Amino acid sequence: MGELIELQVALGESSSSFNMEKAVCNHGLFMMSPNAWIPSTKSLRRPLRLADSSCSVYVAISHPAPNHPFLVVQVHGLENSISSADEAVIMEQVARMLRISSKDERDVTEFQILHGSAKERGFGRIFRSPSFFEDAVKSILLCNCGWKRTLTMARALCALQLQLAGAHLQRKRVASNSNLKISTKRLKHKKYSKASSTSESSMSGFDQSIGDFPTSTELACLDEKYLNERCNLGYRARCILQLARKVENGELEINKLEESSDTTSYERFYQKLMKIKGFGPFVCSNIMMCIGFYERIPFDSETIRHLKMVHAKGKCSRKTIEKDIEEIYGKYAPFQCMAYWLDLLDEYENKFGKLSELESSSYHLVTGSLQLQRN
DNA sequence: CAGTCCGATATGGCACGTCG
DNA sequence: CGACGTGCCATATCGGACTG
Repeated sequence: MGELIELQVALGESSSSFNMEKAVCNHGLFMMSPNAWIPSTKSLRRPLRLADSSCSVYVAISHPAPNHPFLVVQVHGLENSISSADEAVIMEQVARMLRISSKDERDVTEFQILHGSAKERGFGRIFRSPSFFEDAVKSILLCNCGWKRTLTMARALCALQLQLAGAHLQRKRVASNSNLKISTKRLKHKKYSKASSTSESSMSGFDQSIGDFPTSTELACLDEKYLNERCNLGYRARCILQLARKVENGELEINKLEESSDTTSYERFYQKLMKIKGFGPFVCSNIMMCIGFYERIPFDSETIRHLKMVHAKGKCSRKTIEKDIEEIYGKYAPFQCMAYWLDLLDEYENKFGKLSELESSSYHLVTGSLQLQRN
């Protein structure tokens, strides 16, 4: 079994306002594989990529105490050292998920000035994925289906990744006979392969049978039919492959954008996304929100239902929704998404209690819809 | 802007069986 | 006998995106 390495992620200016639970459990994304929220320890567990992005390691992220200046990231399965490149990549992913950056800090502060109760509730860091690609794919998974199926598809993609990674490492090992350099990879491979069939995987409380979320590189070369059959994605398989190939070809200059704060470049990016087949206003707005552009609310049937039930917009429909949204959330510009998500979160938590305390087995029930699932 | 797409899921109806 | 419960099937509904 590999050693446990602890990294620290400095919160800097965010340390006084940061709340682990609030930073994670505020959006459906935290319920989707491979994310796993552990209520008892208020920690987030999942695999993250190493500098060699074909390899992942399991991490547990937690905040030791309120006002503590660092997050603690336990890295499992490496030998007792970690390269500085790996360290940097892991910290970058943690910071992306939890929105620890000066831009995010600025957004949170500005939004909370506009929205008093958001400040009281410590809301403002909408949880996201360690990578743009994962956010984008998960946005597609939300479409044309219920929440339960979304969760199933995300799980299936992670299971597929586990297999792909296993096969990839095997090829790598065969290719390089000098096995001196790849000790950490071999160790990780040991953990990945069939770890679930033996009982010791429960040792550290990790479910290591879950793979990482696939990267664009891992998906781009797959056959559409195969991907669909493996993960039951329906028409989404094609959209996801298109996206993966665009990312691989460098057609979406996402890295530049996330650093920029120029509104017109965000708009251009939105238009670019809209040109991809299967990417409509909902998906693209959702992706934009993840990137940090909060002006376009990803509205869907759930939004209409929400406005009807909570905002007494009895006549709200597809036709009126944009006007209604502007009426209700326009005053929070340019952070309309945040206000909307806080509203939805309130509604869900009134119904289900704190999401951070919910059993993962009932995640699939979390929806505002009137239809009750029967088990 | 209305109609279409698609698979999954919810719903309604029916036959059949069991129990009090 | 009626009141239920169960299993199955056909049908209806759903929901963003696409089409024209």
